[in-house]
Amino acid sequence: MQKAHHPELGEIALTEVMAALSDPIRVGLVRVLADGRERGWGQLRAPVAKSTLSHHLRVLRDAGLTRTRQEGTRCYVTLRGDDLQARFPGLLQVVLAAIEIDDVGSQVGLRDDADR
Amino acid sequence: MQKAHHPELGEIALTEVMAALSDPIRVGLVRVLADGRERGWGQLRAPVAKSTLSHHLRVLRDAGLTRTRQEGTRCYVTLRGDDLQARFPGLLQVVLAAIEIDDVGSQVGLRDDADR
DNA sequence: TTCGACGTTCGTGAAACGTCGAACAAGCTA
DNA sequence: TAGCTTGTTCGACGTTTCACGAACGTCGAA
Repeated sequence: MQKAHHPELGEIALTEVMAALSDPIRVGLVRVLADGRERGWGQLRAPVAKSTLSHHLRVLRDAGLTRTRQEGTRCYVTLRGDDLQARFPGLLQVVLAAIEIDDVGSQVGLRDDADR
Repeated sequence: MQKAHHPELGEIALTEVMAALSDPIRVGLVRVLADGRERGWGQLRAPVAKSTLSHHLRVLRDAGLTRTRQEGTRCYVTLRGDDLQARFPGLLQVVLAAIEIDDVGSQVGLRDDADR
């Protein structure tokens, strides 16, 4: 496949981050990744077609919220927690707390083999 | 004019708040209102037509970010700082800080008579 | 080499968004 | 009353977003 452009730290734009977090599916993905562990594409369970999931993961990546790593034909995704913290201090934590308060994105989860 | 529906505290949805903050003009409006003071419609200066400004103010209101008060034929708008704090603790402060860091919405300002 | 699994990209359509100007409604002011 | 000001609503337009299935490219396994 190819490039998978990730924005630099300084290129992360607030409005794009907000836009990325304005969709329940994407919020759910962030929620699942909140523990900081890297997850394989296949572990993610969301009520959309795989092309749509790919789209959402791209939006998150383009906004700078996640980092995608490729290994063979598989993809692994992580939250860019440290980068986010460096760019917009406190934002991620507060948003994660708000996600729990509002219970958004609960439709997204992990496959049963939630181990590693 | 009419109703101007404001959501209750518990009705404020995270994804809508995020969506409201995904546009530079609206972020600029929030920035201008960040000091907590009530502002008259006429004090706001933004590079869009008045119908567009009206639209943006409605989005902010519908998302629960601002409160609009009518007095005669004029409108006054305030940030719902306390409500936001009660619903999603810390969110507003962190977002306001992020707005400054990214310098979003600087195209929005106040008329020269910034007094009161 | 053939096959299957994996994820991206493409093509498409429906819906939502941002923008504008024009028309409208409601309240002041002359 | 007539006119002005203020802000909302409406319709139109083009862009973007979200969703899907299908096709494609890449890799590991048989």
